[in-house]
Amino acid sequence: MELDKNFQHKEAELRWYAHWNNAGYFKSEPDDRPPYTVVIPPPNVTGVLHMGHALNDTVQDILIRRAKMLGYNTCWVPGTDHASIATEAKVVNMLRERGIDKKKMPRDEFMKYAWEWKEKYGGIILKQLEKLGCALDWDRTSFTMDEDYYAAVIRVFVELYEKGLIYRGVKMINWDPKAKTALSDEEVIHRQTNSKLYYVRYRMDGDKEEYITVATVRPETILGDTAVCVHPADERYTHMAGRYCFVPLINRRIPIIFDEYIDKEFGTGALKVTPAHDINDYNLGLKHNLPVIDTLNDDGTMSHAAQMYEGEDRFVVRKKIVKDLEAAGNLVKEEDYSNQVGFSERTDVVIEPRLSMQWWCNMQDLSKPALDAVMNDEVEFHPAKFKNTYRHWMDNIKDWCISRQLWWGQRIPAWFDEEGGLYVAKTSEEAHAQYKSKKPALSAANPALRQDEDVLDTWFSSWLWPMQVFGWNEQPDNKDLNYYYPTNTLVTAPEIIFFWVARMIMAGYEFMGRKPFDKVYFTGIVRDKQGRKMSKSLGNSPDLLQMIEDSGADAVRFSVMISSPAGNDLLFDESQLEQGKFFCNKLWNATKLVKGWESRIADNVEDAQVQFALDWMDARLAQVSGELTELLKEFRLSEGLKTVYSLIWNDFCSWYLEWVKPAMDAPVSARVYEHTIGVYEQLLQLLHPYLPFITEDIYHLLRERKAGDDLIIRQLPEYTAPNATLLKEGAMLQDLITAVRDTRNKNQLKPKDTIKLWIDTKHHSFYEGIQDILRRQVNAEYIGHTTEPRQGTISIVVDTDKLYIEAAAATIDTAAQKEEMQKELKYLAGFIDSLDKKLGNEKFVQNAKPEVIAFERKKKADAQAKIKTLEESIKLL
RNA sequence: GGGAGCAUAGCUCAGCUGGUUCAGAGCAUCUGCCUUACAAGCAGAGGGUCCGCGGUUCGAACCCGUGUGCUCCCA
Repeated sequence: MELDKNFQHKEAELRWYAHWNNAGYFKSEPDDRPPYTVVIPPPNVTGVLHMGHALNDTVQDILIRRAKMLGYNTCWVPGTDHASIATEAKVVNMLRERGIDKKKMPRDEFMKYAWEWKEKYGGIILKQLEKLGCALDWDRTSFTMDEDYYAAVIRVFVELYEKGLIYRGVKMINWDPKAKTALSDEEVIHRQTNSKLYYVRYRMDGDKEEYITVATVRPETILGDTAVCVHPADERYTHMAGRYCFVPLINRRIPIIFDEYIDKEFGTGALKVTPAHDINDYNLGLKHNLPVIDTLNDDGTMSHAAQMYEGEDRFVVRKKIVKDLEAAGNLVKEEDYSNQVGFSERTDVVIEPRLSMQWWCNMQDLSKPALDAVMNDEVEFHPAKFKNTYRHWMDNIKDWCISRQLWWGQRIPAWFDEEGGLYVAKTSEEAHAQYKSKKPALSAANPALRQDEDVLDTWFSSWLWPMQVFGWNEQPDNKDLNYYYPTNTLVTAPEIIFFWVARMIMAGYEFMGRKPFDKVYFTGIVRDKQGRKMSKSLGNSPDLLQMIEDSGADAVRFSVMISSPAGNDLLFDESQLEQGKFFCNKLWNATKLVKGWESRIADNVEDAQVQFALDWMDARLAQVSGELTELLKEFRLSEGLKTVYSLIWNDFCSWYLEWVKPAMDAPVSARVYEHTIGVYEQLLQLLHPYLPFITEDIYHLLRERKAGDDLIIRQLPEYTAPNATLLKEGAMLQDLITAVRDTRNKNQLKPKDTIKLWIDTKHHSFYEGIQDILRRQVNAEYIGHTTEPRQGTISIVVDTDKLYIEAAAATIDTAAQKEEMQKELKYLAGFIDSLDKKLGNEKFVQNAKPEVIAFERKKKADAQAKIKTLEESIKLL
């Protein structure tokens, strides 16, 4: 069979993904094998696959595929989350484009459109995971708004409410004026921002003209001021005790109050207090009993209460009010100022702190077992450094604002009667029943209840993910949940450690009584060459699907894995993609070479001279396989890939294949051929979790396979411990070859120029075994042994053996040889000096481990032997 | 303001519990090769004050302190 010149990734990817899927290899049902379970961090339905997913999902796929080969019943659950804010924004946009206004639409109708949107676009990202090769159990695909999932969220809300952990209350919240909803603290991103600090004077109430000056970055909030506060020990202001001043422009009379909270050094030491629009001011207001004047509407425009600029946007007003203050003579000065400003994670608009009635979840009790579990490694974090971050957040945990002023999401199961009485229940019927029994008279007269309009935070549903994808709500004691839960490994980005990881652990202990997963593997963040985080807004994320199309999924997987140690950020560089492509090409060419021998298999081929190569390759395979196992256990996936890469490229292709390669058109023995195919299969198997497509493809090219003999499910063999002598001899052979080739190069020998080689050694049996390989690898027409120096040759020393190279085409430069050997001698002398110093040090001999001392002694003996050999050689030059 | 992390070859990074001839990989550079799979390749080579300073130790890229520079998280 003639192979293509190159690996055809597009065709192979489609073919093999369909094959695996149709064969049912991705499916999992509980059985006698141990389970290995991973739940995907559900991507946002509105999203498309980007580099972050490529990294995250490749890691999960590697874990899953490796576990399959180790005999586990693997289950990787796919799904998406409904992303309240983002999806609602998409749907509102879609409606606007159709000329429809959401505000004029009843809730039910909006939801119909929202589902329509979800059905149409919500699955795109999952289809894209197929392109990456992800071995997901598609039959288990879940969505956080599925009917059963919805019910689970409602149940959790009701249960927590009944336990007293969920409550309703007015607090300062983060308001997103674009999405027009409250956000949790985690959804606010603080950024250093260049602002202006305005100094504004307020006229004191009194007969003589007197002012107090405050500094503010948000002058538009002046209209909501209800006090000016100074430090009680600030002598500049002590005379103002008990007095009042006037808010500029609107002349509201407000008190001067005193509080030690004030930083005397900041600005003028006088703080304007706006309880409606700043959390610290709000707390001051509570303490000093100040009125609250809300000067903003929900869309970020000024409210009627502001008395001025009603209906105008807050940032427009900021500019206007500065002018107006200036015109009124109240603006003292303005200066540049850099401060932290909160932005909405989803809409990127500036957050307004705002007093608002919301639903809250008390996290104090929930966090306790979740914190302990991580601190005592019942849930392992990889890398462990994230335990600190986790603990810090958990120690300072605040109540979670879980209500959102949106429609797309789980509607809060709370109903109100006319008097404002509250009924929380799983269903409207139950709520009405409560109402009837609690207030029989009122309910008879006025049976209707009004349900809360708001929905729950998306994370309030996704924190149930590891349990609900296995049907926790319908039947907590079901077969799937019992088998797959707790899941094995959660793979995620450190940025959502609070949003999601922490809350999942809390939910696991609260509702299942058990952790949701054994281990959490935090990947790094994918950055561009300049170190910037890849993001849609920066537009610096390469088009992943285009990359897969152009370079192949395997090359893409290679590129994201080759330099992404756990928890360290990954600077994505095109050169890594190239490395992946080149590697695939290398694999393909090795296949072509080996397959080319198939038609040349013959009986009676003398193959004893390459026996060493076969044995050595087996030993290397066993050795590296062991290393890989250790690396993968510790999640050192990147190191693991490097290790396999080097085994295949260097050991297998550069050494082994060259050692066993038959001469042009010469036959090959069946034994060598079979052995080579067998080794190649095992190499492909080690590599398969990383590069699934090309490995499966080549696996099937190497031999005719029976149905069901696929690499993806092939079980890893047990490797016996490698033979240490063989490994050492292999390294020695490589040293010999490299040394002779180097000498050839330095003496300007062309590859085609042959040489004669004499060896002065004590290790005759070793040379006997490798002589033929050595001869071919250095293009020697003759190899012989000698105990005498050979005249007219180039002499080199490898280990403690002397080699004499005779080459007709070479111009022999004895001086250069001498110089090189002397350089080596000098180095060795220094080396021995340092060893002597060590060995002569009593403390070293007393303290160091015996094997370390023995090793140092051996190093010295080896060096001495080599010096002796070198000295002899120099003498003869 | 509180916390975490990073600094190793021109670039991107490995280097696990301190002890091999340990300073390593890929890319880039240089030399020679269109050699019977692979020029997306082969055979070689060069390249480093392991950020500075101090300490612990028989021994430090690795542990401790400190300085400098950068990144991230939280308030």
